[in-house]
Amino acid sequence: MSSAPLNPAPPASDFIREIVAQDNASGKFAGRVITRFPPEPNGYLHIGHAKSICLNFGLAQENAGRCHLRFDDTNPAKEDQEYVDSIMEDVRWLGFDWGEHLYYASDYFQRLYDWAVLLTGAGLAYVCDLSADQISRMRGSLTQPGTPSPHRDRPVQENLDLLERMRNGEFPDGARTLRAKIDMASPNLNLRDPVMYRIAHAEHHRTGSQWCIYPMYDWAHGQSDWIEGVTHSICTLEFENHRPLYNWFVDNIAKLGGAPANVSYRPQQSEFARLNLTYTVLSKRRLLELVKGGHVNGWDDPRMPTLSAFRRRGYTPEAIGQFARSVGVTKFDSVIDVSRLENALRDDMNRRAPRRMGVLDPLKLVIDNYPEGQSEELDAINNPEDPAAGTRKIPFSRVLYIEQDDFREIPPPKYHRLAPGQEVRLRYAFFVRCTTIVKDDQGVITEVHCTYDPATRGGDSPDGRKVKGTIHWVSAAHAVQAEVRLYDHLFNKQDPNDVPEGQSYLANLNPHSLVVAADARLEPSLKEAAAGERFQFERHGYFCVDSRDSRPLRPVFNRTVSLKDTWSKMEKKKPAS
RNA sequence: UGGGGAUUGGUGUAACGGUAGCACAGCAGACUCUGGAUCUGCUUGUCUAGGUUCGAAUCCUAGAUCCCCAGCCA
Repeated sequence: MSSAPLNPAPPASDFIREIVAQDNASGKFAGRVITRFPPEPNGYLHIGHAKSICLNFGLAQENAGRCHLRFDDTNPAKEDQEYVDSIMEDVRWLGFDWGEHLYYASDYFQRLYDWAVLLTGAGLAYVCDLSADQISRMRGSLTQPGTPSPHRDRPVQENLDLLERMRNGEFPDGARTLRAKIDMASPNLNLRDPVMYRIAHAEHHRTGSQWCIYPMYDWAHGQSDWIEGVTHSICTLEFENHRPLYNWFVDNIAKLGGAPANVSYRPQQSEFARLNLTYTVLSKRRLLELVKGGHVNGWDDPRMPTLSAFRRRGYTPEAIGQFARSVGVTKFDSVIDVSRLENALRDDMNRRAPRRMGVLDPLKLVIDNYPEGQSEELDAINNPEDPAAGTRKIPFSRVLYIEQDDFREIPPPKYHRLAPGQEVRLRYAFFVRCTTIVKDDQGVITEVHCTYDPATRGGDSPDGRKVKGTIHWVSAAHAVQAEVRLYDHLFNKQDPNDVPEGQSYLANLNPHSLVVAADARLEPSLKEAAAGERFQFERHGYFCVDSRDSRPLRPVFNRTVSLKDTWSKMEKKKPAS
């Protein structure tokens, strides 16, 4: 593939970049810009994460700062090393580098515990013996204040003792929690004595059995940012209500003299709207269901919106980055049309992808006046958008394959392709005129016969004769046989979650999201295409060699995205009679 | 219902008291050895009602609608 440089899109400004610029101007963080991307390793990264990754790493790059990769691994029940590995691979694939700044919330377990002791000793946290169910019932409602736990005023010494025993494993899962003592009547439910620690005798993928109490996300997140000196802590809208809690934790720890050394400021959280895409689900829970339920073939099934799936399908990181930048950053909960993403890929690939000819649904074309047993080589341009990509030779002979779609016995109006008596150009080859057709017993066309004009070699007519259509072809004897997988949206509704009461979003699964062209014939140069290599099949779309199922000399291609097809659009609108 | 956010064409996004712009989608046309690419042109918008102002998408007041929060998930 040629390496035509992409114009790096000028990073459009947005409200977060404005905040950073203001902070730089005011000296709020002494000119520092430290961000972080904080995934929980409990699933694969998807296109929505790409938006966050591009924002956080982009901000750091633009401001000569840095961006940390931190795994928020506070819940051992859901997390796994497999996810850690995939997340690092995906972030790198997008082109970002966290350098030495790889962190884990689990690295901070001891410090968090020490801080918990500090707050407890100051009477700002207590051990609560209530069950999850009781806590829930006593939290109150949106309009009713909560009722205090009977253990809320437990003496400090007793709390300290109980906390230590929790940590030492003296109590079973769920028996006790450590809670922050804030305000059971707060209109912000997050401030109604939130749980800081729960007991879970679970094996953690990094700390093993070292701990049997695990910090809640809310108790870990703000301090993790603080410890790392994060200046701008960027997250999604649903955490807006949590900001006062993070600030409460950090401020009180600071007041008690517990601030980390060398950190003189508190991270400032800003919230933006997460990405939503039409015809796509992006919740981790849903994606897990699709995988576990066998609705797709794994996390990297090319129909999935995960980054690993986009990679396998043939998306370039540049296209995804361009898309992520183009959607902007706002607080408005919007839904982006997937065509924007597809468009970003087309844009990128149009400049870079070598062109090839491939017949997905073959129909035999016999050139009656071309000598049997003869063949010749013709020149084809590799990429009309990139002269440096040069040309290649393609073999031509008497028997070819063309696309079923490119022949009609009875052509509809404005059909520019092959039909009885019609003349078309075979791309980079000759003009041919259809003379006769051969049908089998069922009346199915098995062969199309034509004559060619030797004077039009290369595709130009010396007499200036014009032809309406140009179709692609491959030489039957030289073609490589391949499987080509044609992907479409996984769901057939713009909003997959739009289902009648009681029905599952799975009812909106598109049964035609994968159509296999099992007997495609491709030009011979594709025989040795390497896994992951990308091409444009002329008049079809962009394709990528599948890295999982391809075999030597028997490649499998994934269609990344089709070319814009105005003819099929016309036909759909006004079905030909 | 308490609290926190939000609202600009079909979908997104800009305009920071001074001509409502851009992208995608749609429509029409030009060009073309990919019905691709490219290039033209067109349609469609400031949630509502009041107010301030020479002038309001922007400021004020009231209302409407949508999203988030009652996990020992993140």
